[in-house]
Amino acid sequence: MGASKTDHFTDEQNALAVLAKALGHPARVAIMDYLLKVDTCICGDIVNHLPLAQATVSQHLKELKNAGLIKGNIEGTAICYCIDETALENLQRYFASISEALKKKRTNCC
Amino acid sequence: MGASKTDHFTDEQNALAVLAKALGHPARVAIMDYLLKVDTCICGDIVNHLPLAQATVSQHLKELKNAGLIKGNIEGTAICYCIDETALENLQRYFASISEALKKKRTNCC
DNA sequence: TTATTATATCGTAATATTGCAATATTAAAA
DNA sequence: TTTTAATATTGCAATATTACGATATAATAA
Repeated sequence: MGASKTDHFTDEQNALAVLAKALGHPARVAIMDYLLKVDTCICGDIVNHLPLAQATVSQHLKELKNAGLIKGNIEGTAICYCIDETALENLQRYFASISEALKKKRTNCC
Repeated sequence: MGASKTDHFTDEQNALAVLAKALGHPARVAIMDYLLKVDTCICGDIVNHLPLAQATVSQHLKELKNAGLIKGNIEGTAICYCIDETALENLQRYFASISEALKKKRTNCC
């Protein structure tokens, strides 16, 4: 087959996988970095900023949006994309809690 | 084509994408969760714990290892896998710094 | 209305991922 | 040495991702 059986995992596991997968491509990480750096969350500039065709960037933006990492607002002809803070807070909390758990552990068998 | 042009992005962006991609599958998130929960980082238990064939789990473990998220030690016939704390600290730092940056921003145009 | 501009979608080719059965490997146990 | 147990690798089918040119859409400008 080759399809992943998402129904065998917990909602939390699936949710994290969705976010991580969306960040699992350097172009999408670059888009996030760019949105974070730019003051006005300008839009089509992203295309000029990346070494990819407009169609490809649009596709990456769509995936980030589907994953909930960014949101977009229509502004005339342009569209204003920016980071969805909720998703990033979730990621931050997840890794913070893992780091906490690791510090408490110290089983250190490897 | 379809190949990603990793050379067009920064080392940091590529490094994060590698880690995120490895976590971009619920089975691999479940493996991480399991390794975190279990005291002794026992090994083939992972196979019993997941709804996937042994070969598939082995493949997922390989990917987590290649990404640097886990390490493995040979222990007789078995292999002891456990979380690589360095990678998780990097992830934690990355998302913590993004959250910080977002708090300072408050441009809130979307 | 007719450009023009910004973005999205479609179609398609190349490649990567996922999953598993079968088989190989490797180390301890008999 | 032979068996057994644990894990890895191979081969392969199904599916997903990535990328881009071409085209569609939608809103402003002329």
